Amino acid sequence: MMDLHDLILPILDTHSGQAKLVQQLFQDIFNSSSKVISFLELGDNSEKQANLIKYKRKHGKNNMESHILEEETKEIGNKRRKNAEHIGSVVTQAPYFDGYQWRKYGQKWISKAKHSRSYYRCANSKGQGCLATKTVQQKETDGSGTVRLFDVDYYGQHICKKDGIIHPYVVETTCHSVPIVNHNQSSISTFVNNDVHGIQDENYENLFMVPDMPECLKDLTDTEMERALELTCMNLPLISEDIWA
DNA sequence: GGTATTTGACCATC
DNA sequence: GATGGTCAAATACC
Repeated sequence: MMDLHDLILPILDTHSGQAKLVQQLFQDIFNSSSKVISFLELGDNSEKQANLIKYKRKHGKNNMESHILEEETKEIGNKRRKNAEHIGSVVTQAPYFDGYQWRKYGQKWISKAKHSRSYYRCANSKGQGCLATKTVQQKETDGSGTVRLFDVDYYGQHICKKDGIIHPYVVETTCHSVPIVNHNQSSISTFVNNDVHGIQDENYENLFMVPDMPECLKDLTDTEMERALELTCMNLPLISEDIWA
């Protein structure tokens, strides 16, 4: 914005009303941006601060430190999960293909949810002691039923050795501390060679089928599909790259 | 027979 | 007591 400001202002007549208007608009933009940035950096602590002020008035300054400690302890105590921190959430069409191998260790029907929630831990949990887990739950659709979306929550950092994480069909993400790699930047051969075990739940059939996949590809066997993808990697014009979008 | 998944039980938290 | 996360025996698959 500063660069744009420096480019535009010299062009205008400094004594004209237009220049003053542009100057004012830039000032407004700068002010708004500063507010947004500081809000994002500090978070909205207004409620917490208001509670602390109330407590200070009621109990005096000397008891403030113990009160703050108590409040922080409460927040930590709210964590229901025993082991790991929440790493991030992803909404995706392919919840099982994220570049890691997972082993299912539980499934539950969650109250008020149409679909069950599945619990996975990293397949390297035994071999390498990796404590990463994730939960997968199908989102409730709008009724059209054309695209199935899944909420995937990740807990705990991977400490096992593995190539970069890939999220090929991510629709939206929140609070990610792990980088999301644009699937266009990852090779399709990586896509094929990731040995993600199959899912037995009937709800997950056709999980890796792209909604608008060309008819000519839908009847291919796994081996034929893999061959087709290999040919694509060799730059043969069999499959257009954009079908994976 | 080895490995992965399913599922009821158990436990922690609310 | 309800809910959600994990465990572990039973089962299925290769």
